[in-house]
Amino acid sequence: MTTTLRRHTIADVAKAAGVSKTAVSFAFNAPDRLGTETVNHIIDVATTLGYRPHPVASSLARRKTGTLAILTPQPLGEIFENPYHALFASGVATAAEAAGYALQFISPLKGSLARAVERASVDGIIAVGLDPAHPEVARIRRYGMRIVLVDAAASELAPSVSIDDEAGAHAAAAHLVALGHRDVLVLSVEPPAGSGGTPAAVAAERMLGYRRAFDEVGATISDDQVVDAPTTIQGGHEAFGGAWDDGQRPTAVLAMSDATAIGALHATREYGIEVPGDLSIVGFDDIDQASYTNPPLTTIHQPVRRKGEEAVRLLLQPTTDTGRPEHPRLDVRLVIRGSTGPVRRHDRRWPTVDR
Amino acid sequence: MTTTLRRHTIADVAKAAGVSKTAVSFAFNAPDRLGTETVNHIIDVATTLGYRPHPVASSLARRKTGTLAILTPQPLGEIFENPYHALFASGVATAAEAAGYALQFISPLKGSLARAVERASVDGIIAVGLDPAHPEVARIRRYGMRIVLVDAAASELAPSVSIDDEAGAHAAAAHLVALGHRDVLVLSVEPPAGSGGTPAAVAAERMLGYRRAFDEVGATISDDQVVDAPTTIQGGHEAFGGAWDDGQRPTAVLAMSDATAIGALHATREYGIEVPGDLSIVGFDDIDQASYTNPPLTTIHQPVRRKGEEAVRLLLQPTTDTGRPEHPRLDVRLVIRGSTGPVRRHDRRWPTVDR
DNA sequence: TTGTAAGCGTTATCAG
DNA sequence: CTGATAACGCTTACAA
Repeated sequence: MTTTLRRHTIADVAKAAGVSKTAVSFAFNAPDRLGTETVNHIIDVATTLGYRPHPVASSLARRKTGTLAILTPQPLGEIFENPYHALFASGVATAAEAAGYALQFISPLKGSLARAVERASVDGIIAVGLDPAHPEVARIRRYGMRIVLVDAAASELAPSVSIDDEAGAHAAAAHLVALGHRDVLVLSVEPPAGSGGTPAAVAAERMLGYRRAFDEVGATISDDQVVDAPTTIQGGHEAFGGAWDDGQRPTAVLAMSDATAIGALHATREYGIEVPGDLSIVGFDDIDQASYTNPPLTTIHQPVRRKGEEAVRLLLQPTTDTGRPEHPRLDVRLVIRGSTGPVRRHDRRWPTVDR
Repeated sequence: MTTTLRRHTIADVAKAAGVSKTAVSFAFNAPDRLGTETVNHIIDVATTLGYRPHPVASSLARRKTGTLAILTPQPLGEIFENPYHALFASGVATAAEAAGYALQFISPLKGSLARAVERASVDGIIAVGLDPAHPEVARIRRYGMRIVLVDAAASELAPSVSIDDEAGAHAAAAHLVALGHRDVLVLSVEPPAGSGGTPAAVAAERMLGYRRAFDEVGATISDDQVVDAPTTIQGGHEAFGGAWDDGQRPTAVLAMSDATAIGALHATREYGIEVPGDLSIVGFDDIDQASYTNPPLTTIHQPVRRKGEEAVRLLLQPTTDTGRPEHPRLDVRLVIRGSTGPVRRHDRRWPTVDR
């Protein structure tokens, strides 16, 4: 029979050690304010009693939890399995650990982000892919928690950290254009769930960059050359396959994420398409996997881990009462690997698809 | 100038609504005990005031936090970037979300797991790869938190969920043996940091399984055919390369994780080794990436996501006062893909390594 | 159905 | 250097 014995409290320790509660508290949190003797004695008694300061009570009294959170509008299952998010979380976690903070995740609870936010005992929130105008942003601030936005448009409402999406996309497309490609398929990212189809800020920016590169040589990307896909390998696989089956015959693919790019790469095998001989592919993000594909993926590198660290810095830095929220923008760069090459001069005759 | 205005408390709402604190509390937590009228009124007042019940105060009074944690002895950065752990976390997260729990991560704080555990305000902990005899396990229980062990030996000290490592490993090795392989290189996993070289329970079990399969045909695996490697692609790459450079010429590789198997696979390209023509490789875990390699990886599938869900179930289930802690063991199975084949009859003459 | 009052376990203020 | 005592903000018997 397991007797659930009452946890020892600070009072128990105080009594057992023959001191006041205050002394015990000091022994743990401000040992310098006590005699070395007393401290040792108190700690001894505490450990033999198996006592630890109750973290919740402590948080209440201190008015801080020592925890910060990553908030995402998607369910956590999706987040952890997405290499981009994993990389980002890794950066956040490293910086949080270094600063002595615990890390928690917030995602919709029973479908409601609001409910999840309400119940969160954290000092600050790093929101990924949340629009500054989203009602939760205002609520979080009203609740007195700090917030930093990631992969969102810069705004007065909250600090944010992002990358130069337009420039990155432009570099990707310009690389293709320079290789002679004019006929491209864009694998965009799905608009966020509750947005009614409005593309995420990130997707919009990247589209701008792609278009600018084509404009510069008098070429264009028509709307039916742009298809949305879930940011997964499978999503990219199916999106590319769908476009190909519909009769599209691009000479290159511009994917807004490495995951979809890798998916497209796998799809090419099914169709007997050679990369980069028949088709060039360029991704975005430069996740670890990108250098392990066959051929290795040409992509836009962004410092994902550092993005996470930067977000923590912004969240934890003393309030910049200088006025405006900061909006650091990290650099990106084109990484040319094996999945891109010059466009074929003469059309290859593709096997007819039977549908 | 940002005036940090005091958060509204339950008392404010009570006063503004002209009711008692109790009524406000009920309006949020037990609306049935109040008149519909009153509830609506209170909620109205609360929302216009921007009030939410303070989660920490609430936790203190309720004596539960509504949060559970995944604990790992490794730094979080490593965890998130490891596909196996990511998959596991995904399972845990999904189950936790469904049960209305928030998810937090605990990892050594300033090098000390103990410190991190002390500060954790969670109701329960899922510890991955922690030995039942590890002092933290006892401490966690003494603190009154529940705990479930994952990838650890079964013991009286705590419930656990695991897989049949020995059987899985045996299946992997038997597959190779059946293909005629006798000369194998085992890529084991590094012993945990503070263990003084004692292999993790999981590694020991798997080694047993490998050996049994070889024993069955009168073959053996000598100690120098076993090398440790960090559980990463790079780790596998380097471990295989090191062994090859040392002059080992196995016809097959038994890797204790897909990550190291994939690393070995990449290394083969550098050496001009053909898989599976010259060398067979079999992994362990069956992470998503395993089906996307070239050739696709033969491996042991384990239900990683379900392992996470099962851990949550064990953690949250009403105390089974029937006596002993449960130790569910999930099934594994061999998945034959493209990285394994029959052993070559005649030795290929490997190019001499220049070192 | 609603209100009163006693915890929950710390920390922090302010005398001694 | 040490010790009462008042917060911290909510929940929950117990009463009314």
